[in-house]
Amino acid sequence: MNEFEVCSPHYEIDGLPLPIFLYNYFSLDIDTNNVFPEHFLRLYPELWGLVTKYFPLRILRQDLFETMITFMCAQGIGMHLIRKQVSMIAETYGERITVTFKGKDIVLHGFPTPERLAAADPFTLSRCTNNNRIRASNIIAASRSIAEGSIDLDSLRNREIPLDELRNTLAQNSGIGYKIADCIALFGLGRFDAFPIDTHVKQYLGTWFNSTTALRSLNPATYLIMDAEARTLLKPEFAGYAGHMLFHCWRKEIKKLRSF
DNA sequence: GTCCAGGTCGTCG
DNA sequence: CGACGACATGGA
Repeated sequence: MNEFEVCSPHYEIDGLPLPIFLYNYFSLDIDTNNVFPEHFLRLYPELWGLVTKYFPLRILRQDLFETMITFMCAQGIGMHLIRKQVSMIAETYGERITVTFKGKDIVLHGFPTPERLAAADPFTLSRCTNNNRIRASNIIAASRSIAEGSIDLDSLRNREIPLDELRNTLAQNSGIGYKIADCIALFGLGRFDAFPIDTHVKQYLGTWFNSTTALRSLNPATYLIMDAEARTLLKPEFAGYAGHMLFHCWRKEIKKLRSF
C-alpha cells in the first residue's frame, strides 16, 4: 500500500485530503470523546471540567527505536534535559538532512539507527546523555541487541501480546524498568492500554483518586498495584490515552508547569 | 542552598 | 520485600 494514499474523505488539511500515514501518526482513528468511561463525569465532575480541555490531545504513533532510546534518557530529570539529550544524540549520530526554506538552508538531523548507536563509544555518547555513563552504556547495549538481532523490535508489534508480557520483555534491557517499558508501549507501539506511572501520575493518583498506594514509595510492587487501580478508574483498553490527558492536565492546571 | 524533575539498579537490614 | 543511595544536571 502506498503510504501517500489518502484516508477517509472527511479529513483534510487546507482542503487537501490527508495522507494515510499522517492519519496514523496522529492516531486520528481514536475518538478522544470515547477515551474516558461513561461513569467518569458522575464520579469526578470537578476533574472532568479540567480534563475535557485536553480532549484535543493526540498521542502520536512514534518511531519505536527512537521512542525506546528517548525514554531511556528520561530518568529522574526534567523535560528540558531530556529534550537536550535527544537533540544531541541526533546531532552527533543521526543522518544530516538539509532542507531549503525561503531561500535559506536549514540543517536538521534524523534519529540514528540502532547500528549507529551500537557502534558508539560510551564516553563519547555520555556527553549526549547528561554525562551519565551508565545511561550511555545501557543505550549502546540495547542498540547492539537490536542491531545484532537478539531483540526483534518488530515482533513486539503483535497486538496479541498481553501488556504485562510486553512490559517484562522490554524491561529485560538494562536501563528499562516498568515505567519506561510502558512509555515505549504507549508511544512507540500504539498500545493505548499501557499506563506509564511516573512521579506526576503517582501524584495525581493520590490527589485526584485518593489512592493510598500512591502515598507509598515507588517500587515494582506498588507500580503494579497502581496500574491495577488505574484500570478500575479508567477504560482498561484506553487507560494510557486517558492517563496522558490526565498527565498534561495535572502538570499544567495543578503544577503550573510551562514546558511540556 | 534546597528540592524536584516523565527512573533504574545495586545493596543492605 | 522495603528503604536508601548513586547516577547527573538545571530550573524554580
